[in-house]
Amino acid sequence: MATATTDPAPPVPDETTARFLKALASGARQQVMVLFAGGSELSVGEVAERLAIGQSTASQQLAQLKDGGLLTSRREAKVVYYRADKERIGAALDRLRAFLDGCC
Amino acid sequence: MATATTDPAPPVPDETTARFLKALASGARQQVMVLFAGGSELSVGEVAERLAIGQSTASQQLAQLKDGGLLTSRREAKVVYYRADKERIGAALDRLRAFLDGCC
DNA sequence: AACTCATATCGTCATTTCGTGAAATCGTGT
DNA sequence: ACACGATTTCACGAAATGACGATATGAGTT
Repeated sequence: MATATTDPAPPVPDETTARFLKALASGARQQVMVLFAGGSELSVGEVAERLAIGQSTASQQLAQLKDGGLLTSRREAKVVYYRADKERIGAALDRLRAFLDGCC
Repeated sequence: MATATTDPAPPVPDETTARFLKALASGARQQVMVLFAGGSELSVGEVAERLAIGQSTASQQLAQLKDGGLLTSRREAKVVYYRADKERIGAALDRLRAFLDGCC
């Protein structure tokens, strides 16, 4: 075996954490996230309307946030509802803190 | 006054947190950060050499990480030493968590 | 003051990201 | 099967980012 107990800290953030950071490192996507405060559930169209952006733009931002582990999606009939993924967000923050603990 | 006690959570991450995220949302800069594990102190030239990148590139990455609150710099004679800024990193993580708490 | 070393800044180019409209896809109802 | 409404995917130009070499600045030495 390579390592016995707990790895001190990965040499670089894993893919999942890296995508989490990239997803959040955008003012536009940060604004998207605030729409989901309080556990609200919004469709792609609603997000597009509230932020006054194109629907395809909203779809792509939401997809990236979902890929980054910040949102989950649920399909009801034709409309797709997005919602903040509390669990994965917490996990990502923990991994981020673990990585940074290894750096200072 | 506008708000009395504690703001529940800013509508969008403040400038400082946004810069923190942008600084960290880059594989190259993540690799830079791991060099500072264990509190090591490195000069610009050492960083450039260890990562096999140009000197000006290293200088710019370090500047951006410093701007994002991840590093501090200290000048000794001609050489500038960078080091992880444990305190500001912790503060940034706390602000990030506070912002995300407002989103889920 | 002239010289040298380490770092920072500038100008440039290649790559990536962002936002948009057009077209394709998916799920539903007729 | 067809049509529809909502979303996703695609292709494109515009803007931001990343890396480099060349040049400028800062600090110390002779």
